[in-house]
Formats: sequence, structure tokens, C-alpha cells
Amino acid sequence: MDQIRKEDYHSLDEETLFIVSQTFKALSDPTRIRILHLLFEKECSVTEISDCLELKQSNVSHQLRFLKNLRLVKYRREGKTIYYSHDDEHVMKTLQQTIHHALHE
Amino acid sequence: MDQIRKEDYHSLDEETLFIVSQTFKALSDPTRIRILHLLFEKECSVTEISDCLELKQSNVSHQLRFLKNLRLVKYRREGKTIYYSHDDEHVMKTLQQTIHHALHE
DNA sequence: TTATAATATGAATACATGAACATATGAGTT
DNA sequence: AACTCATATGTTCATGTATTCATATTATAA
Repeated sequence: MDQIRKEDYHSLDEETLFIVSQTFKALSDPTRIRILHLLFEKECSVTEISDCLELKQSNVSHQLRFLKNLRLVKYRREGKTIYYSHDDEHVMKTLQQTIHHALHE
Repeated sequence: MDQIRKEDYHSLDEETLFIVSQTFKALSDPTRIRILHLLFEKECSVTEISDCLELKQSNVSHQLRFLKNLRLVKYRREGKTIYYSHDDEHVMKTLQQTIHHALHE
């Protein structure tokens, strides 16, 4: 009875909930937003990112790993340099839309 | 020179960064996602929310305050009961899209 | 006015998170 | 091989956050 009431609405399964929350968590930190926003414009090496955004290299690497685990970024190696680029159109679109929305209030 | 490089790309001002990160932070917690997802379907009292999602009333109140501060939800009073509903079309659309995306991978 | 129902608030706690530092790895160079 | 550059990783620390319990507020009913 209570059970029926509870299930009256289309509740979210735990896995979906986890994926969704993780995705938004990636976008909830200013540093990661700045990195993704930069990668939206162009592919960048780790050093370029840390120089451009004035962040410690280790910090950038940690954040990139986080984003890579969620498959929001990908990378390719070129000699000693590793170039990162974004890898999730949907998330990038979401980020751009929300930035645009915030800018125009 | 470095300065010019840094500003080559359209960087985000601090306020925008803050608004965007806060918005996504609201969506980065499973409990808040469940609450917003429920409110997407219908206006609910605090008690309904806590019953429906099996959450402590105080927990629900705390999360609702968080969402209210960001103007993601609004409320109206009816006697002793307070009914909450969503109040940001853009954020709700973003949430729905991301849930849909996660469900269909 | 007292009692009760619905909600909000404050404090405590356990846990997660972001940043920094030091150090390790790995690829190219000499 | 030793050296250097680019990046990754491990650890520590301070801060932030989610949840819970206890209690306060607010509105209605008796």
C-alpha cells in the first residue's frame, strides 16, 4: 500500500542516480569547469592547461584523471607531451548551456 | 605576453564560475536529484517527500533550503502544510536530459 | 490556552573533497 | 648510461558536506 504509493512515480534506479550525480559532480567544481571550458576551445597539453589557468600541474593531473574516469576527456600522446580533449558531447553541451544561462542570468 | 596568451581564450569571470558550479553542485547529490525528480512530477509537501523517498524529515528540510537558496524550488503554505515545487525550468530541463542520457547510456 | 501536526533550525559527527608538496614514472636527448 | 622534460601518483591537511538527533517554530484544533 505504502509501497504502491512510493512506486506511483517513476523512481530512479541506483545506478542511474550514481551516474547522474557523478556527472554533475564533475561539473560542480570551478577548477574542473575552467579546464573543460578551455578544452571546449582547443585540445591542450597538461602544461598548457596549468599555465593558462594558473594551476599547479599536479592539481591539473588529478582533475584530468577524475574527468578521464568519467570519460569526459580523452588524451593522446605525442612524445613527452600528452594532449587532452573533451570526449562527451552531451556534457559539454550541458556545460555550455548552463554557462550561457548564467551569463544572461 | 603570458598575459596575452592567457586571455587568448574567453575565460570565465568568477561570478559566473560560482553560479555555474553551485548550480551543478545542487544536482550532484543523489538525495537532491531524487527530490527534484519527484518535484518534476508534482508539487509535494515536506512530509510527502520524506515518505515517498524514505528520507528523514529534517534531511528533506535541509536539502530543500539548499535548493530554495539557489531558487531551484519555491513553496506555498496551506495551513500547517508547505508545498514545494520546482522553480527553474532550465535546471529541470538539464536534469531531465542528463537522466535520459544516462538511462540510454 | 494547551495540545498536536508540519516544518525548520542548530549542533554534532562522520565522511568526502580539493589543493599542495614531494616523489615516481616514462619518453626523448645527449 | 645519465639527464631533462612532461606528466602521474601518493600522502597529508584543511575545508566542505550529508546526515542525524534534538529542539524550536508555526499554524490549527480542542
